[in-house]
Amino acid sequence: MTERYNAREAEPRWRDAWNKHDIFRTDNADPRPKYYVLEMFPYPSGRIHMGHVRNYAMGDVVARYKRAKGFNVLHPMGWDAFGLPAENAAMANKVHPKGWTYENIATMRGQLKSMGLSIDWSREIATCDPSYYRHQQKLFLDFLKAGLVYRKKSKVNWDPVDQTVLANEQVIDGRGWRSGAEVELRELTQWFFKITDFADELIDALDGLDRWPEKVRTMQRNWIGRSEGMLVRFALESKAAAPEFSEIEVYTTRPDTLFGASFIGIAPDHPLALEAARRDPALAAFAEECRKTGTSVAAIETAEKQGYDTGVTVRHPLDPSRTLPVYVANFILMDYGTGAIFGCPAHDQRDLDFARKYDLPVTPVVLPTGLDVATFVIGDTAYDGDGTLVHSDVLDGLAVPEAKEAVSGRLESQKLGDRPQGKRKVNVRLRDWGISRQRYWGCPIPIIHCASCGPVPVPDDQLPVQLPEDVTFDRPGNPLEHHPSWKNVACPSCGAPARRETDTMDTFVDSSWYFARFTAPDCAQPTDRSAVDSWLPVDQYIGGIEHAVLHLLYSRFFTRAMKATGHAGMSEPFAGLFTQGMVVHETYKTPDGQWISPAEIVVTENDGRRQAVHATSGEPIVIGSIEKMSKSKKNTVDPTDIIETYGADTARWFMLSDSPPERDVIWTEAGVEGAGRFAQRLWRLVAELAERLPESSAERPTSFSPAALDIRRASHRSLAAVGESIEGLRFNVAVARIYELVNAISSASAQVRWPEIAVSDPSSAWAFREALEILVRITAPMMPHLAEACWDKLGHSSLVAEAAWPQAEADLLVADTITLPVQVNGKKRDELIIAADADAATIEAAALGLEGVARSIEGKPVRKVIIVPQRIINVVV
RNA sequence: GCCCCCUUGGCGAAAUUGGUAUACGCACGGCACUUAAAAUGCCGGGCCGCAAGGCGUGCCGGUUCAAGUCCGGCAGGGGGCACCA
Repeated sequence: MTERYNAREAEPRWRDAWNKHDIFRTDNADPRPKYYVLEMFPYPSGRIHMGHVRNYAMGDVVARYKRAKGFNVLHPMGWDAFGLPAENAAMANKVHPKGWTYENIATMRGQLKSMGLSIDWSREIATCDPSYYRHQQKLFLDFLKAGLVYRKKSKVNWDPVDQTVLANEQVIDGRGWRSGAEVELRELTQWFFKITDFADELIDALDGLDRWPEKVRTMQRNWIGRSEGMLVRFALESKAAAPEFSEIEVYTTRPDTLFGASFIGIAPDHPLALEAARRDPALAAFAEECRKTGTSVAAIETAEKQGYDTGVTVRHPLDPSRTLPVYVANFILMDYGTGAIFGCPAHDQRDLDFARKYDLPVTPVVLPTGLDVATFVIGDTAYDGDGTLVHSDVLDGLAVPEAKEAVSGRLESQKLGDRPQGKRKVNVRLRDWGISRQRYWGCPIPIIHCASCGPVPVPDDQLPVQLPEDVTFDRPGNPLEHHPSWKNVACPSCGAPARRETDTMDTFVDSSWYFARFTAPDCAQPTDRSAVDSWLPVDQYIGGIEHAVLHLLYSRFFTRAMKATGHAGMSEPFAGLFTQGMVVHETYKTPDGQWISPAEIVVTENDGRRQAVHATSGEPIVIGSIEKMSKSKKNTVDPTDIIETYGADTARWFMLSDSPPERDVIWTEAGVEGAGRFAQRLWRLVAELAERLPESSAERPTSFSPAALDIRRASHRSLAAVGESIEGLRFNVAVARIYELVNAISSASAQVRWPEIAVSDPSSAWAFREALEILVRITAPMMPHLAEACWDKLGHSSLVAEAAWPQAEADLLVADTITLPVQVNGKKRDELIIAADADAATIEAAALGLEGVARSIEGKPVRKVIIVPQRIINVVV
């Protein structure tokens, strides 16, 4: 009787064996082809959660598989260690952010190690370490030199809870991405990265990222928001209200509808509006009112279109006999286009709403195909579809694209003053990335502000600008502002007393290049060009979808900026991206509505009805919906508890089984237990057969018995299928194929008379051993510790983690006789067992001779027989 | 409002990309082993029907010798963007 596999005792031993031989250390000089697999590094919040287990289990399968396939694999780990939670902890618990962070790192590193990940820990980095962020400061300064960083005063998103500025990407539905607080607009001077310089490239290169999910590419495309249109200048006609202006420039994507224009709309902050407001107190009051309207979703949806007639009029560029009034309107954004539009009410809903309110003309100029000009009228809904131009002078009869072209051409050749009146222009929605954060626990921006020299870069030899450790968190705001001495320094340029920049960088900067730093983590420069150029792009990046337009867009920008400043040679950081699903769990509530943890309750099932009670008090518990694991809903399961109870392999196996990796996986007790049972079953199968099999020294037989061939076909098919599944990141399918192989070996073994088989059919014995070796080898990426124990049991003195992936033998992947389903008129009626290489005529004759086929043909003439080789036969009558 | 994705047994899902629908697992039922339990092993199962057979991948229609897979429409669920001119 084989003893149960004791994961708790065995797993640490195998990890020691890996460590002793240092087998996961990666050498940059290794000549084998490279493979860089990376999972998004964790924020050191305290303890790892199941989402981490899933993420890192997937990455580890790929890393171990690629290693077995002969690649030089880079699989590093680090810590996204700056950020607000450390400061919040400092305030709440009177600890220092640094101490808090490093303690968390120590805990989480231990937890990750207990998972048995094949990580090169010698490359570990923490972004809060000066040895990392000094290079980030260097990059910042090089970007500044290259014109990719600038400083400007602008309206920014202010998070009143976190007391800091947020980038546009970090505002979700008008609320801070972390705090959930409604964001306010404030005017501040901020540092910006010129991500818009790369807007075209960032959008165009998405087409080449064919190993990224289409969904993420679409999201980035929409976020960058490119639109092709034109700038059109309108000459002022009646300009008493704004005498300093002679024209207004608008942006439009519909130059074709220019004849339908009935007003000009400008933003309340448009220079012309500001000028007019100086002369008109009522307009000033109106503009002020517009600014007060919130930017939240609710505010925007309920806000009515409002305008104020400035009294200014402009001349229509294509019809000099017409003038248009200029309105200040609350729905025009100053920071998109030129902050001015021409309103064409018939073909834009917003303009229509506005025109109806202020009684402006509504002239349809695009007629939907099939309708009559005489009867086509616009009611409450603008028409924004295609059609034929009407009421448009020379454009009449043209289709929309032709009309666009005609107007563009004409306005480009028509002069207003000495310049063309119109200009084609591609606009993007993307804004530059504001990175200044008014927080302590982040990378200091290496700038010194001097009264006479302005902002001066910190000289290279003074880097890093280190965070002072003696800071206090007893009042709100940025501790760096309150520090008694840190910010007072001499100007590096003139030596006069000056002041350090006290803002720190957005923590998304830290994660925008860590993947490059991993390639040479000890380099004295930010990157080692030969290392970064040979390792990047990351071959397979794995992480959550929540970073689709945050981290993943910033990193694409950063890589380009690094290329522009000579720190890297490529544009794209991640060649392959995989976004995994979440780990979700049932929620539970006490009768008085309090969330309660699954650890505190017992769930029973009777006749399909599940009931929950409190584990100690026995009071009934309400079973709620299935939600993402979160502390607030208390539906978390601690990975360490699971690893201690079942072992890391079982936790990993369960995370990889059943659910496709891109979908959410439901964590259930029953599921883990099932995974644990499989681990025991695999161990038992290998251990028992290993004892029955003769010594492994036997030579490969020159011929195989039919029984041996059956076993070999099963194992080689599984070998091929598991390899393909892992390559396609279809871990659930790989798991299913392994189950099949275990089932096949078990049932084959049950039909064998042990130990006579070794003598009566040595080729079968050999095939059994081969099958076990394949089984253990293909299971090793998922359950690495157990696989080592099995490998050992099979008599190996080496580690399976270092064993090569076997090559599946092609002739074992095809059978010599096959079973073909035979359909009559598309319905399956019989099966034909026939030689795999039989020719079509033989197959047809044999199929028509089948009893089930003859019965359903009922003597009717056969019209056609379709034979799909190796697949199916369809008889048409 | 615009864009995208998903829908297959009691449940998680698979289906060589147009070729035997439901592999594999979970849960369930039966049996064996056991004093008993646990553990383990074996057997079972889409639905209707005694059977022959019929019907079955959210719903309606189409293309095809053949549709879970392709096309058109609809419903339900999820996600992204959103006063972006």
